[in-house]
Amino acid sequence: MEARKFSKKRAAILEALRATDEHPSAEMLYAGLKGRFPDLSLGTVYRNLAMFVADGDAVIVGNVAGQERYDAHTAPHAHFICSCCGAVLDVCSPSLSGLDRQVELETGGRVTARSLSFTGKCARCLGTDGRTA
Amino acid sequence: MEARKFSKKRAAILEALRATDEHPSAEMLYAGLKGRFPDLSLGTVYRNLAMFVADGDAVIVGNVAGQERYDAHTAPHAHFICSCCGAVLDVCSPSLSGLDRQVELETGGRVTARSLSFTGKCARCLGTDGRTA
DNA sequence: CTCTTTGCAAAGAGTTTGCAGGGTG
DNA sequence: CACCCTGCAAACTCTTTGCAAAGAG
Repeated sequence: MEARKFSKKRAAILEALRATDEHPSAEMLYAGLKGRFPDLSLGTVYRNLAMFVADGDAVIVGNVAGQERYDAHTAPHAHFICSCCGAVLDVCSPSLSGLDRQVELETGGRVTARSLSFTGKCARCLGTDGRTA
Repeated sequence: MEARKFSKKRAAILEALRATDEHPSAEMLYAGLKGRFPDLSLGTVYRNLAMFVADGDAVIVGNVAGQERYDAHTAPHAHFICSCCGAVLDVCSPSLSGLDRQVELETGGRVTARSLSFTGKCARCLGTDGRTA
């Protein structure tokens, strides 16, 4: 589609996304890179994230507290979202791809992706505020 | 928490949400009710939807094309989201609640909700544009 | 009469986009 | 040198909020 040229910023953004497991939002990445790239722009982060998703190098995990969360770990897996602190953790999910066929039969559609997420309170928040479990 | 008083508008909104299976967004509900309630305000729809969710009378299914989708069918079930037309269909999901324990053991957290959704192309869109399957 | 709900419109938050200048091949 | 990428800031979209008036109990 579009010729993609190398870019130091893009490389850094993807690297940062790959180096973390907290499924950062655009702003989180921006904040983390701002130190090394003082002239980095939020718009650039958004633009590059969109490219990663388009190229299959990243995936949108979901929307937590109004912000999209990204993940460079594109192999299908489930997530645990803490409603308390907004943390997003990876979960070793059962094989969901086996359900695709079932869903296709039921809906008559064609499944191209699936997303399984659990919401609750993470261990850290349980410890901090255990009573509210 | 707050004393909830009866309101014709609120009743109508909840009724509309319960009467449909298309998992409407706030705007969809607004558009559908505007006829019967010409003086209805979008803000009111949002406010009441938030109340439904708080009261457990509705659930946010997910964010499709930037808009939150609501469902008055609160029993846990999966959804099929058409990336083509934005339709959201119910899917008779396998019992996911059994996985809660597994996830809790793995993360050390506590699961309070789960969401399973499949993305793809619905039957209608497949028919209209079959080649791109 | 008291307290909740509503309309309207402005405010907010997150994300996208246009343009001119800088980087890459 | 041609074209992609970036910073900046304005524009956009969806959602939330404040306030005075209307409705419910």
